[in-house]
Amino acid sequence: MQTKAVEDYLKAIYELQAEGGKVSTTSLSERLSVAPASVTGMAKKLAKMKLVVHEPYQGVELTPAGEKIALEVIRHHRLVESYLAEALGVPWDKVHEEADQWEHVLSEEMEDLMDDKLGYPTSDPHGAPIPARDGTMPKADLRRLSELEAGETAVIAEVSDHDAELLRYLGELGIFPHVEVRVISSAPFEGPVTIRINGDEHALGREVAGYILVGSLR
Amino acid sequence: MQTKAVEDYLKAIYELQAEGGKVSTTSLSERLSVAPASVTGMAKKLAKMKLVVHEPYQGVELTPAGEKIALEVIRHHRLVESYLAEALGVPWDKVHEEADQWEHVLSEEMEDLMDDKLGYPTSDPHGAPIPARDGTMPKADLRRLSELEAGETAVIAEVSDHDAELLRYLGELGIFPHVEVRVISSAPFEGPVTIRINGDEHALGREVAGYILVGSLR
DNA sequence: ACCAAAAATTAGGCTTGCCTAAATCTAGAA
DNA sequence: TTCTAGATTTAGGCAAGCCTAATTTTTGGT
Ligand SMILES: [Mn+2]
Ligand SMILES: [Mn+2]
Ligand SMILES: [Mn+2]
Ligand SMILES: [Mn+2]
Repeated sequence: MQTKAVEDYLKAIYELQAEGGKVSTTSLSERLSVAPASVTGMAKKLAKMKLVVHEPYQGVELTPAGEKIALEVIRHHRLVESYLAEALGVPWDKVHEEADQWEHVLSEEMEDLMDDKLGYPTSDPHGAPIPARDGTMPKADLRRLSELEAGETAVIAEVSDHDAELLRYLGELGIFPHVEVRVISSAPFEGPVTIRINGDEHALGREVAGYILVGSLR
Repeated sequence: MQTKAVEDYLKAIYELQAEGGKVSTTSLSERLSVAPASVTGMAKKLAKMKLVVHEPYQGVELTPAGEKIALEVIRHHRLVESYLAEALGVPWDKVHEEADQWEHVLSEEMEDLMDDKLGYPTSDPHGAPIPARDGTMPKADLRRLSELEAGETAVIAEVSDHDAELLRYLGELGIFPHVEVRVISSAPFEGPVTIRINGDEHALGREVAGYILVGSLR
């Protein structure tokens, strides 16, 4: 059994890797709110444990063993988020913080019981895919809402859960997974994206729109 | 926010205190599976934090502040046990181990949600009282089953949850809180206690009978 | 009252993870 | 190609908790 710190590092490395290749010391340092020197220390330790490959000055990359653990932690996290939302009615902007703690103490038995109770969900309340029990991660083909052209219609697939306040705001606008959106206009020079959702129009900042992933209709 | 270790020590001190006055270094050392020297170290630390009074060579005693924290942890533990049993169908011999981990990560919000969902229970699956939100611990007047005379009838109130195997055994016999028992005979010289429960008779070792607390009928 | 065994504390160390400050490496601009 | 700013690592430390071995205190039996 790994420590909470090891699990958090592996999870962060997995997520950063998914957002683009090699993972730098700085990016991990920021993600985990820890000094860069601390990251170097842990990188060496994880390398010795064969959970990452650490090329000094060049970043880290998960080994298959490291990825396996990362996916287990992420599965715990997202199942817990789903369970809290579904069974206890916790609003979607509060589940992440709680799951960040529970993910480390959830036993495999409780994991299975929650999974059963929920009917084997494949995505969490923010639309993020839940890794399967065998460690398979469903991979969807999604675009950022910020990249759509005016006139395009799509379905919200996933919303970044890193910022609770943002989730609360988007929730008020009715921006949830499975909801249909139409881009009315997309201003140039990194300007706002105007969307129509549930019959209402809203203008979103370009950055915010980038946190929303969408899939094709149907 | 206290560390997990501090919470575990305070909880253990509370429980040992409830079983009889001053708490020795050795008793804590055994309860927590930690070397006596480690207990002394923590005792000094807790004393500095004003959570216990530590009289060197004489043991420790909770201060009101320490007791408050202990009761919060115990409330978390017992609510989680109740929730797991009720909502996820976890058998009573498995809930304790899980709750021992969850108790440290449960937020006050989740505590309240579970409490609501359960309908404000006053005792856990083993019959142990759940401290109220205000820190009040219901105190019942109970006797050990091992102390009853032949011919007496009583109601099971509480079963020690320290040994999962024992719980499984007692469960098979139908020994649960709220069930009626009658003592058929109580052998002398620390001999077995024979009881009738649900129409069946069973002989229990004296020590086992001591782990079962009973209350008066009605 | 004494003395030995048991209980508790002190002394010294170890691991995990974190930090700051100093050194070193890398990469992009000139 | 050089140089410097930024990224990274190294060096040295600290706090929490745990351990074993040595020492001190308490206590119960004689
Ligand atoms: Mn975490
Ligand atoms: Mn999520
Ligand atoms: Mn615990
Ligand atoms: Mn219990």
